Amino acid sequence: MEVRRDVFQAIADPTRRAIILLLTVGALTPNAIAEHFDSSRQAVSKHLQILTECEILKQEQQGREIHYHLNAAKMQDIEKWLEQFKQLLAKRFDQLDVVLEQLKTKRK
Amino acid sequence: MEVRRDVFQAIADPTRRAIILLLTVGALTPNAIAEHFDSSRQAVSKHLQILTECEILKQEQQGREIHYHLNAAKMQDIEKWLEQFKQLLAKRFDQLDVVLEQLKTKRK
DNA sequence: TTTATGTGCAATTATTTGGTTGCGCAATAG
DNA sequence: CTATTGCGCAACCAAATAATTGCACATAAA
Repeated sequence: MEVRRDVFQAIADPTRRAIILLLTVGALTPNAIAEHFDSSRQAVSKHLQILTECEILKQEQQGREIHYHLNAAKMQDIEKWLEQFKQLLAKRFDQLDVVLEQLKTKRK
Repeated sequence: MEVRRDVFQAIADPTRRAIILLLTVGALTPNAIAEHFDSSRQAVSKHLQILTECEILKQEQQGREIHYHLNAAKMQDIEKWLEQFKQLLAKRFDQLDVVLEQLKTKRK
C-alpha cells in the first residue's frame, strides 16, 4: 500500500470498481459505502483512500461526516489510453488496407 | 501470480499496457517484445502469460517461434465497464435536471 | 458532561505481485 | 550429429497489496 497510484491500478480491484459505480448516484459516507460490501469499514476506508489519492474521489467534510464523491473527469485517463489503443489499431488496419491495395494493383 | 485473471488486473501493470500498445502493430515473438523493455525475457514472458490467460493475447506457434498477437475484442471488456459507468453518471445528471426543473417550476 | 457515533491511522499478517536465475526441451542451423 | 536458438517452467525472493484489529480523536446526541 505504498507506491503505485494511478487510475489503472485503482480500477484493478473489483471492490473499488463497485465503489466507483456506487458513487455515480451521489456522494456517500464511508459507513454508508461499507454497508454495500462484505468487507469491514476499515477495509473500505482503505479503498477510499486509494481512490482519493489517485483523484478518482474527492472528500468533503461535513461535521463529523466525510462525503466521498466522484471526480468523474479522472476516469478520462482510462478512456484516453483506450483511445490511443484504438487509434494505433486503426493505423494498423490502414496499413493492412495499403497492403491489400498493393496486391490489387499488382494483380491487374 | 496465481489466481486473479481479468482484463482490469491485466492492464494495471504499465509494462503490460506497453506490450498491448506494441502489439497493435502486429504479432511479435517474446524475444522481440523483450527487446523493447529493460526487463528480462522471462519477466516479459510472465506478462505475456498473464495477458494470454485473460485472453488479451493469443499465441500462434510457428516452428520454434511463438507469435503473440492481440485479441482486440477482449479490450471491449474495459470499454463496456466504462460505458456502464458513463451511463450511470448520465442517469444521475438526468435526476439533477429533474431537480433543477422542479426548482424552476416552484420559483414562478 | 457523559455517551455514542463517524472516521482516520498504525501495526500486523497472509497473499499476490513482479522479477531473477537456472533448467530442460524442441526446432533450426552448421 | 552437434551447437545454437527460442521458449516455457519451476524455484525463489523482495516488495506491494488487501484485510483485520485496536486505537485515538473529534463531533454530535443524551
